[in-house]
Amino acid sequence: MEFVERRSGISLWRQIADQIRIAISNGEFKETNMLPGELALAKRFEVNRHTVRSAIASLAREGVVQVEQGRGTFIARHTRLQYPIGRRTRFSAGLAGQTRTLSGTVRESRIEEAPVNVADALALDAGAPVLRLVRVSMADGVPLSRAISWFDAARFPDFAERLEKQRSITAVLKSFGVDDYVRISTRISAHHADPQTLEDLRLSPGAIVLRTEAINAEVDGRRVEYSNTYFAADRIELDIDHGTASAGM
Amino acid sequence: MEFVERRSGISLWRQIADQIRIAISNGEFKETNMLPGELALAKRFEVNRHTVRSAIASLAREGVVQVEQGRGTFIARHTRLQYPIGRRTRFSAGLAGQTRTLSGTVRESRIEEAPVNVADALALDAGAPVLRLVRVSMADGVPLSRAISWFDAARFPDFAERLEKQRSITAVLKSFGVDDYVRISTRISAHHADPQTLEDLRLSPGAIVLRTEAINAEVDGRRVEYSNTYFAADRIELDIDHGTASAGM
DNA sequence: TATGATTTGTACGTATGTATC
DNA sequence: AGATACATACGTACAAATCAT
Repeated sequence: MEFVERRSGISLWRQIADQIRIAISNGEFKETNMLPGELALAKRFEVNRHTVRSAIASLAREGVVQVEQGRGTFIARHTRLQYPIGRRTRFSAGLAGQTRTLSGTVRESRIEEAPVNVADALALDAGAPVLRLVRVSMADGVPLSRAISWFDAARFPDFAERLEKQRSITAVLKSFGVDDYVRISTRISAHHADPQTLEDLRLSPGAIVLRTEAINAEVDGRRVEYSNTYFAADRIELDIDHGTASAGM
Repeated sequence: MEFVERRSGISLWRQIADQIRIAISNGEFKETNMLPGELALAKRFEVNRHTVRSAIASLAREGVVQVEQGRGTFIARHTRLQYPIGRRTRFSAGLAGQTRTLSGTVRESRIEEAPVNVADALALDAGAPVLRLVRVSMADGVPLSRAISWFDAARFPDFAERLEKQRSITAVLKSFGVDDYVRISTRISAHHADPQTLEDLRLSPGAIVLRTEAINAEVDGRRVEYSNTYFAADRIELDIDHGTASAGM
């Protein structure tokens, strides 16, 4: 007996779909790997069976469940990828072993004048030329994240060109003589996805993104990268690395 | 000219409200501290003025904006609280200085048999008696978070009674001889709020919560607390502390 | 003080989507 | 599948409040 709210601007089938999604990710049905019957769900949410059917149909469209006539509704996937965040955060290495394939494509790349927040983060003067890079990552054919990064264009002149030939940001930075860099700041928040992110991550309206706002710097403190990354929240969770028990020794 | 999707299970006014919320938190209107007029917004989202009015009405109910006839619609709050997360995460201390008042109330408190995930986190045997505590925190009269914590009931027998007299978890633990404890693990994810959390945090359906799943332990490694905390995502962001630049020395 | 321009508030009618029975 | 009720969305018109001139 759970609650759905009418006149909330969100249709009942949508609220029920969201709650079933939550229940799945909480592992509620992992013993049988299938949902209860439509009548049982209708009773649980106190709605008509047809409303539950609409909810399940939308989950099936998303690929969260698979419906088989006469047998039941089966859960397709129920675990999130784990993305480790620490002083030594590296995108590909962090997800290694959790996916079969992992790729990244550059969506936009242009030089612009640094807005104040970017200039602050990179310790540049506002208006200084910076490279703005938008990349979308895919794991096993499904979009995972949309990242907007900024780099000092004066220090890394042909960054974009080099990225076409190299595999990763880390490799390109190395070619510029940046042998090592560490995460010095990460802020995490959650939002409804904006329209552009919805499209790039193939999400439907109302979907959630986890946003990380991060600064990477060399060990001497020189700022290297400022990034805003939007992760599809139902596909990933962030695992914070607090360092060793002996306080970083 | 932005996009709203029809027949998506989320009403247009709701999608528009969400997008305006995003725009506000991106600082889009911070020069004037007010929204564009209803007609301008209707043009931007390509909907009727009444649809925009519904969106604004819901934002006004939430306290995000204030409407004044003949003058315009003003933004009430546009910054999120910053909650620092590091090895030494403490709830009250972390938000000190950002709010006028900060309080926490216990919603539930009972002994139960540890489910497997709780037993794992506290390094107990499954089924061992644990204290399950649900607390809701409020900042300046607005709910911030709902936290479910588990403690070893054998080691901390009258924890709940002591908490009624003490101010904080830290104080109660101290009374049990736990002089210090550190965060050894934090996992962060984002979800649609479940019905109970919606109610406790006074959110409307479709609202987002940031979830932190955390383990606190003494410096010798003995587990002290396992917690799942749900933060109202539009009221807070998490600020990860990566330790000192010299790698913890 | 008066007037017009701009902004939000209210009212009516119609069409379509959602949910129940 | 058909009937009913209510929510959502659009269109139009006008009222009320605010502000600049």
